[in-house]
Amino acid sequence: MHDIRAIRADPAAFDRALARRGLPPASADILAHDEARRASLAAVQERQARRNAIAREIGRAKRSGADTSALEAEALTLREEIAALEAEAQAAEARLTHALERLPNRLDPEVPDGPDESANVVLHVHGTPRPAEGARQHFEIGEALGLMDFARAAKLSGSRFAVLSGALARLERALAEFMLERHTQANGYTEVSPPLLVNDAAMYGTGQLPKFAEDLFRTTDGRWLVPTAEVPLTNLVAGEILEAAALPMRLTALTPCFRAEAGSAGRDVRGMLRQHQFWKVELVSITTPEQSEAEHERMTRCAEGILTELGLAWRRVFLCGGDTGFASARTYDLEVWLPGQGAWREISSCSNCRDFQARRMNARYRPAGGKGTEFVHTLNGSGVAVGRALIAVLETFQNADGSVTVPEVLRPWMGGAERIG
RNA sequence: GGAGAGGUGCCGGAGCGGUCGAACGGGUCGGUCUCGAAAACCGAAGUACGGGUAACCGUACCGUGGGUUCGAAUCCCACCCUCUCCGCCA
Repeated sequence: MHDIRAIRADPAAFDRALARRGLPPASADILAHDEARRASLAAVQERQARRNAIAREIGRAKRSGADTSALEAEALTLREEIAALEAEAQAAEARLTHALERLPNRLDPEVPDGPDESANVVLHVHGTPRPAEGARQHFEIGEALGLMDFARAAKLSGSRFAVLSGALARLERALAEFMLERHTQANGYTEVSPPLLVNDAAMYGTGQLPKFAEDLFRTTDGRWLVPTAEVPLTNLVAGEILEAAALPMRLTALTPCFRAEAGSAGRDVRGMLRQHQFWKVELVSITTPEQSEAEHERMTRCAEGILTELGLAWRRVFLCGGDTGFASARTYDLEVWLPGQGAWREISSCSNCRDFQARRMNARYRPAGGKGTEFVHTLNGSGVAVGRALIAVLETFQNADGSVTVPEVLRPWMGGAERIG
């Protein structure tokens, strides 16, 4: 959500920021609603003050037995005026909110310009990509091992699901535990086991609603399946006023993620790269505005560390304006090299949302020594997507005989096994 | 799911429909006292919106949303949540 005061102060800057997202100017419309709202609000408050004064006077008069009929008559007309003006104010406020809540966050000035992913900027490459020649794709490897089954998954659930069994099921769990271990023991994150079904308010807070409902699964009782643990973790502080000493808060969670994948029909249909359900270890930080930029770098490095330790080739990509997500001001994607596919594919996305989500969910803190409250900054990043890590491990460490070498860091969770198959 | 009780400020806990943004107690912060501390005493302190350069003024907020009333923390309705008992259940 945007700060209406900032828009008032510099509408042109606001429109320029929208243009970087490829969106038309909106400030004129917004400011018109804002002015209408403030005008009726002032009128309402003026009459409320008068009404309160009259009510007090009637109270006094009644006790002294005086006649109050004239006062009551005036109050009655005031009541009608207030009701009408209040309706106006609410309508204007609703129009204002409707306009504001659909606009994406302002981009950091450093975000590269560009309409889509083709304009993203590669900042850093780590490791040597294994040549694609002769490399098989993860589903070929998994199916040949008899440990990855899409036909049976389709029988149970339809397309975009997978069944893993035996060593692959264990590998998936090993990856997740390895990640959690690093983030909780080395990186200072607190593990959380959150609800996976959340209400409208939570989805609104992180920005999935109202615009992106079609990407979500909804339960019959009106709740939503979380598309990422970012939603429950970030909303943990919704509506709260935190002490500055409590910041930064660093939270991590291993959860399934559910995504409807509407609009991606036909994309990545083979294998388990794009599923309706996948596991992910998420990182969320709640910080002060002063801390958030450094925290963003720190978080990204925590995610990178996982890929490095696994021995995967990865690169950090600075998303351009057109590719940066709705709630984010600045996003780094981590892409892992998939030899089987011969392509870099997203495995993590680390975003600094600044105060955008905090405003939506009204999450604040008390600055040390200062007065009043400020909105916190929220950040989230995958640390990392477990399913895609599994794919990368299979494709990177596949052997000519069809087996897969288990990365050393995972062996403690694999009963010491050095290879699968 | 059924029956009952309840949701008030940082916490506990009052609150005949009018003088309640809210008694009282605790905690917190500042001060007095003290070599220092404790105790005691005095004082301060909610959040948001609107107006104003500012001091400040106004409005709203006692789970949420409606309603009754000249006036609602207080009355009525719906919903949400918590607790107790019963049923069901991993």
